[in-house]
Amino acid sequence: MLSTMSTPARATEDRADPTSDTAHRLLEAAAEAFADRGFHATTTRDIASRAGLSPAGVYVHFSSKEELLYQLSREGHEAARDMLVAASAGAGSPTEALRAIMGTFSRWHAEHFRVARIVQYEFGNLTPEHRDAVLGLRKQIDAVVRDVVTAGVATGEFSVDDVPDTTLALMSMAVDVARWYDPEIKRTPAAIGEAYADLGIRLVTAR
Amino acid sequence: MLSTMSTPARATEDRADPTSDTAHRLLEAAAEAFADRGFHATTTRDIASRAGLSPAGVYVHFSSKEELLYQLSREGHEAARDMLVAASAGAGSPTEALRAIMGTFSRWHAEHFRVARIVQYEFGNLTPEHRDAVLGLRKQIDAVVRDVVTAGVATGEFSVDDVPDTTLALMSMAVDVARWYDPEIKRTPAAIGEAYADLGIRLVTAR
DNA sequence: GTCTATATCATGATAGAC
DNA sequence: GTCTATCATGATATAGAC
Repeated sequence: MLSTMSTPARATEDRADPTSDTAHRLLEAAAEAFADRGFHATTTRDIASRAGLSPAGVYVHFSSKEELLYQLSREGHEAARDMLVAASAGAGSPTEALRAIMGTFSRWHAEHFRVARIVQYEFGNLTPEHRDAVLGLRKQIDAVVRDVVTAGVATGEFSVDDVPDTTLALMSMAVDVARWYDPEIKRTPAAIGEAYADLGIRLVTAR
Repeated sequence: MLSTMSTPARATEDRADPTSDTAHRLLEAAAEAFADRGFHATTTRDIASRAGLSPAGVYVHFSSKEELLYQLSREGHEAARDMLVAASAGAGSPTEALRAIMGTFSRWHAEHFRVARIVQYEFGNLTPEHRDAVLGLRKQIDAVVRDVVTAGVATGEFSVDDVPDTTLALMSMAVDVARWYDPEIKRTPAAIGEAYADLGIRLVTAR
């Protein structure tokens, strides 16, 4: 988010870089590598070469391999949370909100399946401090969904046996998209989102 | 399954070992380590010491660390498949079958969450040959569930938008149990199984 | 079948020139 | 800020005694 602005603005370059340049390339390289092979199977040499740097070049921008993981995990969690908050806030009813949440969340897990895998499966490779920070974001994400389910039960739109358990099952469906999604398949992220919005409604509706 | 019988039967020992002895201890040690820390983060030294062996002792029983992973992954997939086949075969209707399948499958992912994590998340660390072998088992597992959903649609008990997509979502809920389950939590595997049997029925039932 | 000892190599990270 | 060179460590796997 905050650009370091260590280089002067380039009038001749019309493509703006979202974060300061090579650091951003390194994050993208690390995201690909971590998602494809896992944190521990990824070497700093691999990350460096994918970003076009020497092995030592990484450490100018990040103090460790775990620091790269943390940045990706934190940004990924924040993006997911912000999307869910927006989806929930823009809805006129719990039913609409749940459809928006499930559609958005599952679509995100398909479109950004690399970051999503890091978010979901590499949590345990963070340092204890970083784990704590991310845990706070996870609680926020859970709360957004749980509040919608609670609201729907209150209005009578939903009927569930247990709110926290149902919330977890809803998130499980969306989260698991990142495990099986493959960009080669025919289903588009948008279609997945629509299907999971329907499935989410079914889960909170007794026949 | 097949005991090597390299040691004579011990009349004084009343506890029978399912597989030949230390090999079994090594598999259990590897299962714990792989599930807790992941395949690549686990060292052969770690596995050996958990099994009470020296680092070299592993290689008498398994030719490589990946061989341990393959044994665990294959046995885990086979166990899951056999359970689903039995659950499906013992049911009198698609509704009963789906309840049995979802209850069994999600309960298994809780009770055996260590093996389940290896099954679900370490697939990519198998050699290409072993991946192919396991892929065959995965297709069998998918077919069991898909057939039940198809049968339920045929009898009119179920109403789904798309059979393969719904099958996948059903499995996602159960599979994801292995990700969040923690033996410390209050919910028992049996309670999880019951809850997910209900949720599975909701997914195939339109209001 | 298990051990001690070790070969061989890759890893994360650093030093210091440019 | 990037490089080349390298350190220190720890990895998988093997050799050979017992």
